Amino acid sequence: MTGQDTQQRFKSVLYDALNRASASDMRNRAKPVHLPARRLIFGMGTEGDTMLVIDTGRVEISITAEDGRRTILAQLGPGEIVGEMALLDGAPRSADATAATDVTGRFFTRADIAAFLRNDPDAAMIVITALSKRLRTTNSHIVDHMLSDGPTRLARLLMRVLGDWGKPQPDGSHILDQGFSQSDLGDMAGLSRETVNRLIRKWEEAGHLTRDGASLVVRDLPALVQLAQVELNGVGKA
Amino acid sequence: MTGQDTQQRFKSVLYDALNRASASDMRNRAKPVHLPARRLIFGMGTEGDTMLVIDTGRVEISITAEDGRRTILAQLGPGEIVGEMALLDGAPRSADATAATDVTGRFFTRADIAAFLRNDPDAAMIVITALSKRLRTTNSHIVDHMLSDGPTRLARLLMRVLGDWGKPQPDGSHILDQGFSQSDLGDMAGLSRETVNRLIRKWEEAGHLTRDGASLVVRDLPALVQLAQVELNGVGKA
DNA sequence: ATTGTGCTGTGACCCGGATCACACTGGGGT
DNA sequence: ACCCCAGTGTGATCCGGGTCACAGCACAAT
Repeated sequence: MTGQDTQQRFKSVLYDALNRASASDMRNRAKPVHLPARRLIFGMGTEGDTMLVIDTGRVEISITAEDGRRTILAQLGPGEIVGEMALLDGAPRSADATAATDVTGRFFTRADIAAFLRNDPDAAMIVITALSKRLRTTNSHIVDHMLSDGPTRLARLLMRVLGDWGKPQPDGSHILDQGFSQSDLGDMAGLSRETVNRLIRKWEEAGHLTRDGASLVVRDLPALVQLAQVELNGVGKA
Repeated sequence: MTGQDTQQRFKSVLYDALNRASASDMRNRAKPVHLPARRLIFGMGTEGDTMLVIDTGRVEISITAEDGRRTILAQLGPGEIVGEMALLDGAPRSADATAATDVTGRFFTRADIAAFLRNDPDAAMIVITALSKRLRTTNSHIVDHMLSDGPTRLARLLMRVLGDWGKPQPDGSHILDQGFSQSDLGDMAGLSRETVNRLIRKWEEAGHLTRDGASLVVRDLPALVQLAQVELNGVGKA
């Protein structure tokens, strides 16, 4: 819960700021783009001083080791920003960014952002707040991995993904139809595909969720919350 | 390597900025403090809008689960900043901060920092860059944990710790005498105390390092670098 | 001298989850 | 209609490293 609404606020606040900026000369600078699904946006280790603001679609941030094992660090959606780190600190790209679906968005360069920061007095504080929040969620991921077991991590991941991409239904269930494969979920949660499979099947048995083709329907959110042992990352405890 | 010099630069750039600021009215605002070893500086979940700039000593950032299992997120030293996240984004403390040794430093409040950002035109960009770098190292930790095994993680940890607190000797060895216990190392690397012990003993057998009481002397750094499989997190490879 | 208290050293055992090796399914492409 | 390929489903096996249960060992406090 904490994770997801942090994420939520991050999205909107920076998005709004950039839209506000767009009212000025930002719009002319921004270069609109359309990226087909599976296209590599930038690769780890390369230089680059651009960032992408996503309008539609989904972008995946990942790192792949030589042996093929892979970690998905984030799945970013509309209103979110891709590649701002290299832009901000000038270091090489620290991960790969790939279009997970067709993506439309706008590219900004370092010069654009410098102008943005100069023109808007609140801009810097907005960026700082956003980065700070992101750092916070990133830290919580580390703790997750160190202190939680597989099922817990997967349950948490599902809740997070659900918060970002799920479609709440009138009957209280949540539909996830963004085409996340079990391998994807595994790469996000730090589990093997097989383990993800077994866990999901088990939860299906237990009636917490059902599936329909590629989409996944969470029917008993409270049960998942339970499995995610929310007490740990939460703030509300001595 | 990447990790440690990033850290290094982070320290200095923000430190310098604050010292520069001190030249103006910051110095009067800053409240100097002395904290005895083992003192809790702030606890996870509490509210707070202050941050501490360390002048001397070492501060440990950690999270402890209900069951007592613990993760050390960072060990911060002179020139580094503690608790800036809560200050910057207003959310509750996301971890515990404890004085690992006697610590002297200066406390700043949100109002101080707001003034700092207003007075110094470059300040915002400095903070942004610093946060960005920190985000980068944090991300690399996640990947470490997901893709590397125990020995590799410990070797990397040692290199990082050595870079931050080690004392290079004329003969090329590096002394680490900051009183890190094997449990501490374990909590940092995500390993049990026992495993850390066995690994260190093995490396001692192998002649990569020796120990003298509480301090640890790395004699064959290249060997450690080897064990750390630096290729992974490095940038310099296709 | 004696009893802590915290760190280190080591064996025995166990278990979560990775890995391997399959079979099965359902679209797309040609 | 066919193959292909990406994803899914499941058992068998293996192993890194956690946990448990000790035994030393140094140094502080009384």
